[in-house]
Amino acid sequence: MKIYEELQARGLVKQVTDENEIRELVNAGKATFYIGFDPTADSLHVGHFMALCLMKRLQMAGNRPVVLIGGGTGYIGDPSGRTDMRSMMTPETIQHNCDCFRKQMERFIEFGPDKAIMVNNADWLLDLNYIEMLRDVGACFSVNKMLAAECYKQRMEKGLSFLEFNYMIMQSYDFYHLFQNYGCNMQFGGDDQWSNMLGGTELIRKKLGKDAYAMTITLLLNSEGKKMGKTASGAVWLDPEKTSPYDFYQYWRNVGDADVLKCIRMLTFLPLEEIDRMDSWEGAELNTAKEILAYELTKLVHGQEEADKAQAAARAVFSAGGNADQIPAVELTAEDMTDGSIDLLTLLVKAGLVPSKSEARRAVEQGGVAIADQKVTDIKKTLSSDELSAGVMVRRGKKSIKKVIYR
RNA sequence: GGGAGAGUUCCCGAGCGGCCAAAGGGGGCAGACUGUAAAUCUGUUGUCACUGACUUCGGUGGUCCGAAUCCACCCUCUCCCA
Repeated sequence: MKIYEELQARGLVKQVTDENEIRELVNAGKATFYIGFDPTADSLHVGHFMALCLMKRLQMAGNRPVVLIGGGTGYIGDPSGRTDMRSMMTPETIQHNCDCFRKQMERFIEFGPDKAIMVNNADWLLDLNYIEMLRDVGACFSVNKMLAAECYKQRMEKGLSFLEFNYMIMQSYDFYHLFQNYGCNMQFGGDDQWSNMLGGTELIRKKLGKDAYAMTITLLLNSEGKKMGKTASGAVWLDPEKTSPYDFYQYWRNVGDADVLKCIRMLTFLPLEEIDRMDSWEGAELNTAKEILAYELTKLVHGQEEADKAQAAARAVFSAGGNADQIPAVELTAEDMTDGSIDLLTLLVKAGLVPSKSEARRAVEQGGVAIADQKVTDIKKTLSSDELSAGVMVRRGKKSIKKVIYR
């Protein structure tokens, strides 16, 4: 099976400008393609992960990836799919974020001569001259047409600033620039980028009379139609400092039944035949699929060792016989103790199991806290440093557990 | 530039000068049921020294015994006219 067919089989292909041309180009390994990343945070998150996987797959098939960091467009902010205006970032923040992105990407994609390259659109966008730009590029865009684009339509209700309105033009210009300077003939992106991407292919056609292609990948939505990779406390990050490998593992371990296979198909590198076999799994059997999904993704992002640890910890928490050593530990010192002991509520807060003492109180009152598998209902309970010196398992709810040790 | 209106807790959205830590919904958390799923039911959802105190209703001042609620100014946003 060739790469294009594989992408289709994995359900990644959403929209294409010219299916036959793209199939031929990609399957022959002749594409130089780019994907843009907006440096809006200092770490990539799960949403970016799909794009990284796609790049890797295409690179393995002989195509050449161009990672475009939106250092320049970051000054503007993409209005697509947003209902509010993105806050503007300082040049320092943008630069910092770009650096962080690069570090994380190097784990996935091979950079180097004839391999992948990374470019920053600040390098060409920031020097543009307004009048020249209007003459050169502005003439090629029809406002009527732009306003008809889906991504702007929503914003027409709420208000769209001229600044944001220009995002499509910037992105189109990027493609045009990459086409000319790097021979970049394809652009990939999320489904929400479609109109911006078309802007680029049209600009190239109008300016140069040549064809360039664009393809969008299906955004990973859960069965409720929400973007995946978001939790109540924010995005699921690839940076282990921001989302621990264990939490990362747990995120995937807990996806809904309806979404497991889709995720495995779209995100892992498991052979399709293997995935097809899982297709027939039902009910509790899907639990195994979730474990596979969580393990595979954790391995991809954090490496085998971390994946093993996360899995061992998860098994220890949820089923007997796992390796309890891998459960995240919290160390307390003499400073945390009062008269050689610590009260339960403070302990829960210090262990990071609850954000405040009020919540700690509630959790205990509602029977959600257990120490060493014994449910605790007394909010006045204290634990002495002796009791804690050997390490005690403190559980809050079903899914949060920490080992607390006094040192 | 002229006119009208809006800003409430994680989100949406009620809110009579005291009975407002603020209805209702969503979301979150906990419990029951389960498969670390979904659905359902129950409880809970500002903080702390938790039968009490403290800090919240865009911002700053003011009126009042008392302000989310009234007044002034400011900021932000939306709508109509230009």
